[in-house]
Amino acid sequence: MTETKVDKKPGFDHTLVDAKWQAQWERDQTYATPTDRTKPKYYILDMFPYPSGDGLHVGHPKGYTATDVVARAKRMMGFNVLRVMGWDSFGLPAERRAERTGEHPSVITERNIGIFKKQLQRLGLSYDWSRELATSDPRFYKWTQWIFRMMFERDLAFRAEMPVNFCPALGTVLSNEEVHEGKYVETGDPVERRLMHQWVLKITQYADKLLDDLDGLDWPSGTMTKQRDWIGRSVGANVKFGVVGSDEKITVFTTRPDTLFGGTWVVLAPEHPLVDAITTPEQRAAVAVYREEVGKRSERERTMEAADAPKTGVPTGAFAVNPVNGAHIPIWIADYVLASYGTGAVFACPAGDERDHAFATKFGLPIVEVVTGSPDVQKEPFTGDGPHVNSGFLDGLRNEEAKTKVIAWLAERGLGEASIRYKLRDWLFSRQRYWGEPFPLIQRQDGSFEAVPEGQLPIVLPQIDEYRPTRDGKPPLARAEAWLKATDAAGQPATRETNTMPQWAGSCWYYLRFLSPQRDDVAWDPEEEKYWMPVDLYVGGNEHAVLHLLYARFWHKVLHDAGLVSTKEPFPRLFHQGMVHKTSYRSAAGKYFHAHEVEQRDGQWVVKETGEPVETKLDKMSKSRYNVVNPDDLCAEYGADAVRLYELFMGPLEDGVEWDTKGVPGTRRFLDRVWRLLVDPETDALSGKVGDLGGDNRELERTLHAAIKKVTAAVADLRFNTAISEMMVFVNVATPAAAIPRPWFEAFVKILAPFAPHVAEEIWQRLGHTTSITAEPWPAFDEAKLARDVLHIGVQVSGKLRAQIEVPSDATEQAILTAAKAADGVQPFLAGKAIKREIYIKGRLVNLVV
RNA sequence: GCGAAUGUGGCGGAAUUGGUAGACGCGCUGGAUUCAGGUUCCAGUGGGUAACACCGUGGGGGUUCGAGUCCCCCCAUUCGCACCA
Repeated sequence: MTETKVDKKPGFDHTLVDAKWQAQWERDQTYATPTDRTKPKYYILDMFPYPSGDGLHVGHPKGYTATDVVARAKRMMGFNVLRVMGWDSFGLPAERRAERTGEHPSVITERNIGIFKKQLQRLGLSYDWSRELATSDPRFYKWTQWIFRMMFERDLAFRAEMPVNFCPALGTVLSNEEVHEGKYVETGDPVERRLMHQWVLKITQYADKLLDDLDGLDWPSGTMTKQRDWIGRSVGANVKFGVVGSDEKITVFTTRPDTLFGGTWVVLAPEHPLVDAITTPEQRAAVAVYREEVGKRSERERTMEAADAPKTGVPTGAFAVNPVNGAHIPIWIADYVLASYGTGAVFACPAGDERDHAFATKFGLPIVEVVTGSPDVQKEPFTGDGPHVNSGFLDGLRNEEAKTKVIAWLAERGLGEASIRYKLRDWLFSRQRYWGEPFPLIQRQDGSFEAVPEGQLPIVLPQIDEYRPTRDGKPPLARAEAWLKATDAAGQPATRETNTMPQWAGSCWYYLRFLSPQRDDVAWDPEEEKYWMPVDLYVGGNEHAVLHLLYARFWHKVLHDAGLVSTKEPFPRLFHQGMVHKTSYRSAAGKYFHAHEVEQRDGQWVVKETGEPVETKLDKMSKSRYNVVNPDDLCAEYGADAVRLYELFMGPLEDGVEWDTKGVPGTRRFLDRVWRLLVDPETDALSGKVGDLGGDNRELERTLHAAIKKVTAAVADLRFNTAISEMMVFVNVATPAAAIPRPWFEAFVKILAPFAPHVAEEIWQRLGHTTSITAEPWPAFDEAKLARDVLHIGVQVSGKLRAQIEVPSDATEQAILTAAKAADGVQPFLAGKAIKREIYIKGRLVNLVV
């Protein structure tokens, strides 16, 4: 913006005020973390960002501003606040840029961090920057390696050859959590299954704790549900089916052992190891054809088709023996049974399972009702609870009793036992990338691995000339020939592990490093951990509902078992801020356009220059979509405080919104109105309106206390939009007032300060104070001051509003009813009718029923 | 297909949880200040009407003196999950 400043200033000069106070806070170390231990603590944490080359857009500060308001208010409320920021700075984008430009990823990362940090500081966020950290800093990842080493020593990390998700475009494997519908969730690149040697963390060992400990958390319920579903605990039984004419046994896993009497066939996954052994000669050809068909279709295709796909399968020709009734039932193979879950084999009870029912219908297999409750199990399966029938010793029992009884019955005979299964798989923890933490491991000559001694940490990333995998498919670190050479504990030559850790590693524990970021002798100080942990409020996007939040909980529980942290859970309270969207404009060819390049003609959006139609979509903000709004520009034009206020004023914090820059002048106007209550814009001197007079303005006092109450509650509940409204109401009442008592105005400035710290400091100073408003105690509200002198009562006749009356707040019910009946708008509707009922809702309305 | 959430003026959103729908802001209209634009201030702003009436919280039913709020049935949008036995 080059336009000249208007001569008459309507309010304060944000350029001067923002710079002045940001400099002063830095000089005074206003936001340094307190070291005394006399006050209660409050650890408030933002999910730290990956410092991308795009820089910050207005979506980022939404959550950061919210936590900043809470942090500032909590300081004023007498808490020691830990408020910190860091960088999740290992990751793919920097590495890919390095591949293109040859620049080292650390250089790229450092530059991006500089940009991000400057942008955050421009907003006046009250971070203790002396605790800044970056996961790609050796001083940090030394301890990531240290924790991994501990996990390795505790047998929680192992190397295995297993089918893994391999992404050819990235040249690396990925975890289950990073793959959705056969694609990498970040980039959409296709992923395939490959058998590879990889490092795995035993997260499944913690499945129960990760599930059970969700119960005490104050988290969004949707996120807890996602974690529960991801862990996917199923309680059931393993049941052994004999094979007719063979010694082989087929073990199936089922959650419904009570329906065993309705089991009319058995299905093996096509990959099941017993298939070859049991298939009869007549069926061999058909089975071979089917298995080949299935093998051709990728995992992705198989999962994409999902539940409503038509069922396929072929019989093996062999028969199984149903253990509960000795019935001989056919054994099929079908791809709706997954080799990777349970035992890779199921028994089918079509009367009680939709998939089995669909299969039975398609292949004409028998359906036997075992649980009563459905009108016709031949047509519809019944999955609910009910008395059992056709079930021998289970007849008459309901589901749960039947399950217990049949499991006991099977166990007595060695035919089965209770079993619990999880959907959660162990965490594939190695990546074939350069820009990540090297594993603190060396491989001995015999192929086994040992951890490097603690004293040798960190294992620093070597410099290499190219960041791609080697020609023979080894990870990039294999290029560092000198670095590879190591010596094992026995003094023999050994080789360093060349995989690196996934990006999630650093974020699994960064919240602990913030406690003692300067210490190089420990990961964190145990005394600091005892004081500050757990994180009292954790705020970030819900895109991490499973990945980061599950991984971090897992590491935390491992650390807890190792006696290194004092709490079972790291984040007892979690809040997701909603995403900020912006319309994007894309042509049929896939090219994006800036908003100023398009216009609407006859209801159709087109490119101004060419008239080419474009598709509009409410989209994530990103540079590649040309829909980014930069907070720096807004701060320059309206000041940081107006931007902060608007971020929170847009709507509820948890909701997604479309960014609309037109709203920012509104919050700026509000701040100017606050400013003018104190300062005469003509002279820049105090206007004298704030002073000793005006104490008889009950309405002004009431709105002040209403605002204090609302803002105080907002800090607890993270509901800022209505709190800002309430402050606006105060200013709307104060503006026409002839005088404002100084204590009232000061209380107001204090509750405004967390939202608009720069202008609040400036006002505070002009009020004659010499210390920062950030150290002022939080004002209290008086419930008695919230009462109105005059009540406005709505008067309804038979439920329809007809009039409004004003009565003194101490009026009796009798007096109010009399006034209501006499009210102008009411009379015509009462004329000639008898009042059947009179309802009075205290202080709100009267309803006269005729 | 299953599950969850959401649906209120031209727009973002309020509504003390069954009690005066539309707080606050944006936008818009009119007026004052101003040479003018901008700024600021005042008034207005759900639809409708000259004014009433009347109609209004996605649609349709219901409970109630009274429903945005509770119940039932639809519709739409968004987000998850997707053969997990």
